Amino acid sequence: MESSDSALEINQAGRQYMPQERIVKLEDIRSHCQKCSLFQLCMPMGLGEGDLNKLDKIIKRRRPVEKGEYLYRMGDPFRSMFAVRAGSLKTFTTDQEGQEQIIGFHLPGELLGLDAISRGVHSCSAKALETVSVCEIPYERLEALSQEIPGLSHHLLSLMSEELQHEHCHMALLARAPVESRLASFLVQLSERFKDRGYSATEFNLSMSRNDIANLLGMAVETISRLFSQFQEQHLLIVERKHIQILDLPQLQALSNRCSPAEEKDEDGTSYSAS
Amino acid sequence: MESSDSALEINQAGRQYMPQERIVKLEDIRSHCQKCSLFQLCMPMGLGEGDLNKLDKIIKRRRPVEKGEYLYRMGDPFRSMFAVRAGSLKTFTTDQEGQEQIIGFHLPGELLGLDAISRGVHSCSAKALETVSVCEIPYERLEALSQEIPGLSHHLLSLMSEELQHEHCHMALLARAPVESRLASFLVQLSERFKDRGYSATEFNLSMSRNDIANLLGMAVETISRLFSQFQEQHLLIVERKHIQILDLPQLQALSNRCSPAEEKDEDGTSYSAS
DNA sequence: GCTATCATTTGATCTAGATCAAGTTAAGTT
DNA sequence: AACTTAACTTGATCTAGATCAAATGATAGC
Repeated sequence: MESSDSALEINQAGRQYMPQERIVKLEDIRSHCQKCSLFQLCMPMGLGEGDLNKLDKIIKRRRPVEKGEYLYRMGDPFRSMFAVRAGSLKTFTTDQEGQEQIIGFHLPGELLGLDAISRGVHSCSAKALETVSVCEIPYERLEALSQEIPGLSHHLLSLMSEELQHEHCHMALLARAPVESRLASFLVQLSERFKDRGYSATEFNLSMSRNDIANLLGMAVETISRLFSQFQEQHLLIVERKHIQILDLPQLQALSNRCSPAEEKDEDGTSYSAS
Repeated sequence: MESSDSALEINQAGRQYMPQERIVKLEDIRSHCQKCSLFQLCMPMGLGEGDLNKLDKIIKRRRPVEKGEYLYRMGDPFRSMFAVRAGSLKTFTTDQEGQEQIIGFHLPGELLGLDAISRGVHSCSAKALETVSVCEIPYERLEALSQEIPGLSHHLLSLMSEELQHEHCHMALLARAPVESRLASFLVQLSERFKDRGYSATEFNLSMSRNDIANLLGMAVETISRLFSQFQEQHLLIVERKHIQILDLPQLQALSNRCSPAEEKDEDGTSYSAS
């Protein structure tokens, strides 16, 4: 068994940035972003050296957010966006009855907080699922910078557009899919995200509780439990507490029956590449 | 009974812009946006005369889209955004089995297509629920323009951010709310949107079918039907086919038990005003 | 106006998944 | 190590809402 949550693979990612290792030479500090292995995920826009430095200058480092602590709360004034460097978080809204609805889980390289722009107030809360290290990006300065760096505001729009698309899929899942498809879809997506980050697509640890998964997928905890057992019986995966090993990814993908475009058969494909 | 769909209030809005009335003097054409009653909804950013003209120049008029026709289809290359001028549309994704999942309905003054930015391809289809008139805004030119008009790209981000927030609410609805709350919420939102457009908040026509409503809310058509009957019996509203008259909006609001912020009790309120 | 087709309503059943109720395991805590 | 507490699993029931099946009302084409 793992010694603790900090053994999660997603935590190992940003270790080079953990505070105790921040005693480095000034020149190194200046190019934080440049050296960040996650940079291609959070700002993949082909910036020149100069632009990179400008961006780097406005980014604030922060002390890590401990498990269970909030990065921000629904209703807090919106000042900054955040990029996850290590660890993971959940974002959720809370209704009048205090019921929380989880919006999503967030892994290293992902940007948080864009949904707060229109109201100037965070519209959901972000809570650490394990110790989390983030870059803070003051929104005012980012917006100013986007006047200087062409492509930056397009990138932000593009990020939000992706988020929108993802939520459309999630809506379809909640509205129509049977429970097996929902969990399968959740696992397949996680798998893809880990893969994108250079980790195993078939073996990982869940940083969120069964309760959180159930909440995200609009079902009861008991159902999640039963499904994990069922999937295991069907030899789709092996689950032991937080640890997941996927045995039959194709079958899970088939189950997840994704709502995404029925992908037209036009093979030029170019239009599908990231902008 | 109304004579036809074209009697829908939302259609009456843009009548001054219908093609047969476009034989106007050149000076008038130049300030289309300026005269558009919906401008405050689609671009509420306090533009100067000059900026307004720049914006106006890139906007293309289009022949109306007839009921049942597509404005764009999932997978189409993304070239333009669209602003609804009159009529209404639905947007939806289609999964491998050809099942459609409705993302939303769109009324005059609303912008469509922003979710296509990241992939350069429309991620959902937009189909007219009745005869629809739109402004087409070529995205490339809009993006170029946003270099010249400060605030434009912020406005776009803000729009997407709103969309994101709305979808968070919708997710909570789909994941947790009982069917009565879902329909109540849908009606309350529609009511608010009509009100924002200067129409009655308590009496309107639905341009979408029961099937479409059911699909959006993740339930069966029969359930929608039963709920309308039930609401009528409870004297919450009077429904006759497409026509809705809301009798007890507060009660519907109570039912809809919105997922939105548990609105902290800080009465300065300023932070909640639109940016 | 007449007929075919489609949308809507209403009623009768059926079931997927929730809820309720114990256990079990894990991970702290003293 | 013994005790708490919380997370998870498993089984038994129950129910909200789906599905099935007509009947009815509207709309469109002829």
